[in-house]
Amino acid sequence: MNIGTASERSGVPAKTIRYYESIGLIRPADRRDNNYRDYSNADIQTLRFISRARGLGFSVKEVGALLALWHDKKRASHQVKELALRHVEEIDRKIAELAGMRRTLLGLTERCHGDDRPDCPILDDLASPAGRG
Amino acid sequence: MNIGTASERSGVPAKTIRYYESIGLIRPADRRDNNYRDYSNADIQTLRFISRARGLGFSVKEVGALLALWHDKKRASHQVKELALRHVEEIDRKIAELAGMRRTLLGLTERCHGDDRPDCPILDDLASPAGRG
DNA sequence: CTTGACCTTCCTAGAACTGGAATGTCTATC
DNA sequence: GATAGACATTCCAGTTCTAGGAAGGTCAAG
Repeated sequence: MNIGTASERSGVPAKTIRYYESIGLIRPADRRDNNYRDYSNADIQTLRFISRARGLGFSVKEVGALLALWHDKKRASHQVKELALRHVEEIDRKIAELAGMRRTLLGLTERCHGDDRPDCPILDDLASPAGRG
Repeated sequence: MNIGTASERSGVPAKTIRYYESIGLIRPADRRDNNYRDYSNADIQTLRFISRARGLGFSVKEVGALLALWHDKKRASHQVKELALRHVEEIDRKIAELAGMRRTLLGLTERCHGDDRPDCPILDDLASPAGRG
């Protein structure tokens, strides 16, 4: 099938499919006589796999590793689990970072009356922050 | 003072200071006879302001807006507050997204025994996901 | 005078795409 | 057979926020 159909069925934009091919995440698609890429149902499965893994926040590089494990029918499940758990830790770090920002920022906005007066603790604090608390 | 000293005192890498200048976030530094950039204490204040705002997750563009508000002594505090609250919402969206990933991923890892056997629900689910629940 | 630390500019890369230009191909219709 | 429109191809540039490095100018110390 053409790339447009493959895109539709996998949910991965045609542009992105070509990009994945260009960086070697997926292997070069077969070509027809007209030089159009030709995809099989198995290719769609792979694209869906990639799409889901990306949706869980794995980097393209990590997805490459997951694909390799997926294709290796003899891999040990702990290899996959370790990759996944490391990724959970990464997510936890990001959440913690965002939560910290949120806390600080919300603290500042609560002290800002938010009316027509120019006085603003948010800017004041960015200019020279008060200690924690 | 030289850019190295400015960098040290503001916590912003010299490279980054030049970049901020190049994109117009800060105005071009004064130059000395030797063409070296020359910074004042006020410049350091500005760089610190930027650094803190970036640390709270504001984009460079948003920081530009904050700087403009900061320099405008007659701004209304609600302008700042709105910007900040919109940013909090953005942070909330990101946290929610990450939390969703975390939940899904942790659910999968819990079902994966993580030993030497090849059987792995994580890969199975990426290949074709079970319904929610 | 040389060494080393600093500064300058300009180019490149990374992450993961997205958009667009210029061009070729297929399909359907008149 | 000409033409229109939807598809496909390649290649180049842009996005965000820097970091790294090359090639070369400047400065202070010994």
